[in-house]
Amino acid sequence: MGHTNWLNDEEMQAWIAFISAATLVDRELDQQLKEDMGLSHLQYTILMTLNRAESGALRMTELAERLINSKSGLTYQIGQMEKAGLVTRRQCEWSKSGVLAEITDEGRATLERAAPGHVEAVREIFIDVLSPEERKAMADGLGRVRDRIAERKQGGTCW
Amino acid sequence: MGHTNWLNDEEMQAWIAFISAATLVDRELDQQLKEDMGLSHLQYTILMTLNRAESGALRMTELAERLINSKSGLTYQIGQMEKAGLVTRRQCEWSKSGVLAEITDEGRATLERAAPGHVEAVREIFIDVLSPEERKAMADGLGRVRDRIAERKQGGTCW
DNA sequence: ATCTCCTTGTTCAAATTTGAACTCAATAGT
DNA sequence: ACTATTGAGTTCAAATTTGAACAAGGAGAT
Repeated sequence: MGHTNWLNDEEMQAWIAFISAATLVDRELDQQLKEDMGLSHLQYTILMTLNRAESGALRMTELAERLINSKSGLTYQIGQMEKAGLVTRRQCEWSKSGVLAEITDEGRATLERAAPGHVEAVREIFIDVLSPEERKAMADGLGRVRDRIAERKQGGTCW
Repeated sequence: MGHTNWLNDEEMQAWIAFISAATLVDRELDQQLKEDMGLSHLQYTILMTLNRAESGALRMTELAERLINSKSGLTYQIGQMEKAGLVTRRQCEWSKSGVLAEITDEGRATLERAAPGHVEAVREIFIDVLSPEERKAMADGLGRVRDRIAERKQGGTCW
């Protein structure tokens, strides 16, 4: 346990770029969606995720895990979106304690209207700014970063 | 203005990996710091930023910009940290309307105690998971992503 | 000096997020 | 069947974040 093993320049640049790009990108998309359609990035992602799921519905926990969101946070957001008519709550067929969040027709319509602008923004601030090689590095490297953290979450017995 | 120009698989993987890694990494560091030292990632970053600045002080606006945080959010956080004795507010010498946030000795001490664990965590979940080439791609590519967004902010005349 | 206009930082209410406590259903053990 | 554990969602209070409105200080023009 010597002293802090500080990041060197090369490492620091990668780290700082990652952290600040992440913050800026998220903020940017949030604004774009909010101005365009009055949706938060989280709400857009919820709609997208539900829309892709077969039958357009997912259990709350499943949804929370995919979105990397706390359970209570999801309860709140689904509540908001239900008020807005974008999703409905439905009881899970095979489990009385389960709840399904389901996208509504209005939800799908909203998503369709929001998608073009959103995807365009994603291209403009992220995809198009990167070379194919860099995109591959993102997919591979950051995919590994994500999986590593996700694993240790359930692994439980860390340390 | 045809229909949505969806991301293809290659693009989607890079995008998803980026977004989810960013969320997970931030969450992870926040937890690590909170458990270890009772600091949020934001608070750690504030201390770090002030510590590096000459004289250990920065103006509120300057600090907010570097941290990519809203002004009011920073006012709040500096308030919290002032209560905790980690920073002080001081009037800017050459401008009566300016306020300097300055790190205290206790702040520096806290930072020193927090740094080893934090840096270790950063290495473990990010740096060490990437190859040197991937880190270069992060620094270059994401650096460009960051700069682009930062530019358009002040550029004002987008489009 | 006076009148604007821009910048600083704060305040305030509202929206969101978090984590712990809680309810009720599902499951395992006896 | 009976009890203890675990799992799913919600509720609640507290912490944080956001954006708009605001007070005050500079800076420039007249």
